[in-house]
Amino acid sequence: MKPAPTRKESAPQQRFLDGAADLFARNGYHATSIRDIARALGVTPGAIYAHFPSKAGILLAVYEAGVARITEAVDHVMQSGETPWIALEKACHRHLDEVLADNGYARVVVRVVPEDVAEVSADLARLRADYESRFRHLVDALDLAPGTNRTLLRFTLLGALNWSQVWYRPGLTAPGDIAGEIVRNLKDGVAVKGNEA
Amino acid sequence: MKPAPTRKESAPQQRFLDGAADLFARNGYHATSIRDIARALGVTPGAIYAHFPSKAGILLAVYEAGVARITEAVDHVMQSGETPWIALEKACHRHLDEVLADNGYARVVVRVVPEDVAEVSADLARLRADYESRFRHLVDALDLAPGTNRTLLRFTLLGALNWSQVWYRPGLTAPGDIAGEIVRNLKDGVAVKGNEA
DNA sequence: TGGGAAAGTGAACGAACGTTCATTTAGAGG
DNA sequence: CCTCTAAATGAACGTTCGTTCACTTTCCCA
Repeated sequence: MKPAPTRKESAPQQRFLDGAADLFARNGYHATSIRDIARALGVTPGAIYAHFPSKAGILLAVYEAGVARITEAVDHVMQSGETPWIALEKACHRHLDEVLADNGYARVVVRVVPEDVAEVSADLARLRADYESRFRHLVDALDLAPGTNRTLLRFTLLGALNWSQVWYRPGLTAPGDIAGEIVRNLKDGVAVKGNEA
Repeated sequence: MKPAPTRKESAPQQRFLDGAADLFARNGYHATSIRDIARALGVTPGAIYAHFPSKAGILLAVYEAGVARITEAVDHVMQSGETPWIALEKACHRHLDEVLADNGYARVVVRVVPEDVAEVSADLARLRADYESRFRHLVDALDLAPGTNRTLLRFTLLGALNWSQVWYRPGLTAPGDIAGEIVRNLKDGVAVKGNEA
């Protein structure tokens, strides 16, 4: 049988993960100490080690949850049978919603690059590749002008979307509108139309 | 008279800055210790404090040098009287050359966000704004389709360019070609042409 | 030849780091 | 009621951190 999540309804481990994700997202991995996380949760540092094996282990758990959130949101769009451009736009919309969300999970995935934490860098890289592969498929399905470098297009898109974490402040344009305009700009171009080819 | 940089020809302070820039770029600010920097230079930690007031002071000096490099390269393009689109493309080319250069200066500017280091965050933010203002002017000079959000276009461009630091590996397409294609994609769009407006 | 500033040493400081562990707390089930 | 277990404590460990400082080395210039 399973360990049975009775007691309340689910492990308090979730609360620890939420707090760690928030701090990792706001201050970065190396600038966040175990004591910082414990303090934010009103708990002593030792309590954390009842649920996680190490600081890097916490990051890995946050990363897994973050990638799960993003891929889940994007996958939901991909199997809805839209046209390639509509699918891409909706996926970017969802991606940006996650990256700019209050909770830190997706923000950590964007902010902490795998090489930053040697102990789990291979795992983090695998998780990243997992979620970026969705965008590879989305871009591959597009009907593009001949000679377009699809790999570069994918990186352009991800870069433009993820960079929003640096400048975006709540109250500005909604994430969905931003994603839509980025995709539209890349699809149709921003130059004045009329006198070309 | 000036303090006269006799002795050799220039301060060894430069060597310290180079080493610090390299480590900050590769490992990040918080993951780099003063002892790491000293070891990379074959020197004891104390030696560093003969030239810099603190670890944050080193970062600030690296940041200043990094922003100086980028702005210098971009400014050189801006006063050459090209058409707005050519000017933007050349500026992006130079920007990417710096961001992907072997030396760590520009990489630090892209990687370390001002809020990461509270003691100098105001200075770092000012330096960043300084260099981003060049791109504001470059984008403002463009002839764009009506309704285009120029601020978002600027962030899209900077995000796409700066994200290259995450995925670029030497030996792939040259930085200049990457910058050129990113700008062209945003200018003309990547969709197949023919059946619109 | 000798004085002096710049450059670097090496040891030490207090603080903060990740982590461990014997012990206490608290709630659910037989 | 009493036990069993998960959860958390709180003190401690060894290490590393940023930083200081009295002292030595180096070498230009008068």
